[in-house]
Amino acid sequence: MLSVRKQSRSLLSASKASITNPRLIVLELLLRESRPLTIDQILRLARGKLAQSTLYRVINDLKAFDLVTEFTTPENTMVVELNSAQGRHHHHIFCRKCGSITDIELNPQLESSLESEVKSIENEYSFSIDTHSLELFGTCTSCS
Amino acid sequence: MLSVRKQSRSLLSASKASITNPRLIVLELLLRESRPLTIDQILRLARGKLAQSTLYRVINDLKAFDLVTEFTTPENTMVVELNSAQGRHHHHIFCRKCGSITDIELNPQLESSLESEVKSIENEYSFSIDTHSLELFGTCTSCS
DNA sequence: CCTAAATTAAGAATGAGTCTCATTTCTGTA
DNA sequence: TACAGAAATGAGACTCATTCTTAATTTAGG
Repeated sequence: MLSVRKQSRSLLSASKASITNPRLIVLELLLRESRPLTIDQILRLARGKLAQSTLYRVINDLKAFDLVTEFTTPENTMVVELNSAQGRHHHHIFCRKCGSITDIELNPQLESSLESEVKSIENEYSFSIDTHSLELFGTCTSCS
Repeated sequence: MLSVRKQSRSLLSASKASITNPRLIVLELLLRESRPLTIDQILRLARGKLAQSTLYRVINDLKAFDLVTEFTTPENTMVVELNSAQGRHHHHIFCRKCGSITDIELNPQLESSLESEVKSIENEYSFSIDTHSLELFGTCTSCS
């Protein structure tokens, strides 16, 4: 198995992006943790090796290279998630108490009826729709 | 047909809430426009008759009385929507260009399979889920 | 290893939303 | 209708996440 460091390097070079330490740090953390991370979590995990303003910029760069996706929690803080090669379409559950975020996949049948419904909504409401996202809110076991 | 002013008054008194001008202004706007409104839209429509800080507080009050629901756009600005008496469970489409928000209802069959999927996700992921929201993103006709 | 171009770090600036508190408006009672 | 106490308001100070600016550092190609 490739080290996370090497994986991170190849992700960047595959995107023709220059290879810099802050970018590697962020990618390595996301690879190592393999879950969506908030700004705070990344800063804490990076233990001061990363300036906050740099982190925000790096996230935007990585988004532009299509290496990560950004979204926001119900409490409006930014979350970053790696676009892994096998990254399938998925959705999120947010724990209202501890703020943890969990990826979920819908059963494929439901996902495809959802997609055809989206198509018919495009017609009915004259909208051209490019993404949809289903968010679930609740409480995780450790919090309840 | 009741005037929006009278409707607003009875909404407040039915909630045993005191009847004040800022609350009436917000309810009347929501009734008149009958669509979700952002903070900015409300302030603009109120033409300076409403202090910004008051608006935020009034929204929280109306939420507590269960008269409105609050959510946020993809750009993270607050949106308020009236909980009309016949207010059914619904979802939203956001126009990426002009920021307009449109209510949509899923076909009931899909909505109920969605709900049973949510139940099975509760088990699979050991989460207790209290709400779900489906958001669609795209471009409305007038913007494309 | 050198140099131009890209990137970074630190802190200043921005802006949505919250808070404070002196003033105003409500509401129930007389 | 008038009054007193309670509740709500408005203006601006404040917070805090995110963005911007700029000088200094790092990267990448030759």
